[in-house]
Amino acid sequence: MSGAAAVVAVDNNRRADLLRVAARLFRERGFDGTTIRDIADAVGMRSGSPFYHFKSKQEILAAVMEEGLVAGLPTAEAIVAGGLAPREKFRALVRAHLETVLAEGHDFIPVLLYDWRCLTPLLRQRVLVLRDRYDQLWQDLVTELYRAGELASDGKVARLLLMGAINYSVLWYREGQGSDLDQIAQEAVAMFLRRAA
Amino acid sequence: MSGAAAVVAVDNNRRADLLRVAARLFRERGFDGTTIRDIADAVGMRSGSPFYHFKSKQEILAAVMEEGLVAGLPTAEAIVAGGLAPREKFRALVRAHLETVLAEGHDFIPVLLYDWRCLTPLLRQRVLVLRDRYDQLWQDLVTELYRAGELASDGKVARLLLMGAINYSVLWYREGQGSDLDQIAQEAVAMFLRRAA
DNA sequence: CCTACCGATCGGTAGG
DNA sequence: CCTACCGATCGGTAGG
Repeated sequence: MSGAAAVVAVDNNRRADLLRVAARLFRERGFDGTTIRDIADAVGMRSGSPFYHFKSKQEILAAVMEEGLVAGLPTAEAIVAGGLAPREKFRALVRAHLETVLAEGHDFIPVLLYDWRCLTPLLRQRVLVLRDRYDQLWQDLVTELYRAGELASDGKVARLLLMGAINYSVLWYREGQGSDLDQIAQEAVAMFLRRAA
Repeated sequence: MSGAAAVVAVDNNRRADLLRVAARLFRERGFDGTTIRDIADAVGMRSGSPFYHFKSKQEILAAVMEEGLVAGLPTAEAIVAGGLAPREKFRALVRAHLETVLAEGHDFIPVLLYDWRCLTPLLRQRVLVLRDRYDQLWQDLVTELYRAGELASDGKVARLLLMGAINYSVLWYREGQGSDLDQIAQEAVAMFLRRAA
């Protein structure tokens, strides 16, 4: 292994460390409630050092959001493009999404959902490129469900109501208390889909 | 009118001004993204003066939330206790709730929803007394809908999924763009309720 | 990535 | 409710 490759690997690890820790802190305390010093402390750096990896605190926020989208998109795309029946496809997407927003260490998308307003318009536009792809996946599935007679509505509001029901879980779900992810997905399917005649 | 009564009225007005402005700013920028100076400026006070009306910034946050709950509870209670059929009761509660979180100047409950984590545990406990009453109303209606065959699920998760679908609108609804409140309420009824056989 | 630091801003207070 | 202020903290930077 070359020395240069080792250095790059270390750099990537430190950057990844910062993103993971920042995601957790942003989720717990919010973007404005988290300081650069909190983040630096949590990875064992001095307070000025995160700026060696990121130009600004805002850039960390945008990178956290993009990291979450890049990690979540392939799974979601595979489910929607797959050959499952609409009902099973919905269950799988809901289940995968719950994992994305509720599982231990999965703090990236919750930050996107609830600190979106903290992004400057320019960075918002950048993250939107990926976010739009994620939303489009859901929109496509909503249409498929509607055509299959499984959903009462088509359109954007239908998608937003569904995603809201799922995303809101970030504010109430606590691991080990009450329903687990499978049960919540099951219940969403039962509540929102009608059995196709 | 006595002088004392006039002074009290003025005091109440200034306090109410602070709450209304704080609610709007907290909603737009978040609790941690809003400064006491922002709030004071917006009502034409100096930066130290809000502390004549409230002990701390946290107390303003708690008061904003309680104000929203006190304003919203009577309407919601009347709907749930009223004699409408379950389906119409649901439509009316959803419609009223949309008004509570989306109408111009109705910034109090959105702050409760999305800055809950900014409250200290002690104040959280205080606000929870009123919040629990609001949640219980929804829970009662969920049970009524389930028994009437209008809803596929009963229980807490069912309630949270429904409230999530509605509450999430705070993050996407823009007045004058897309569906209006009546249309959104209509669509929620169509999507979540099954026509009782 | 650390040291050492800066200018700006923050929540809150004493005294009137 | 204003004046005048405080100690603490903030995001960010220069130089190494």
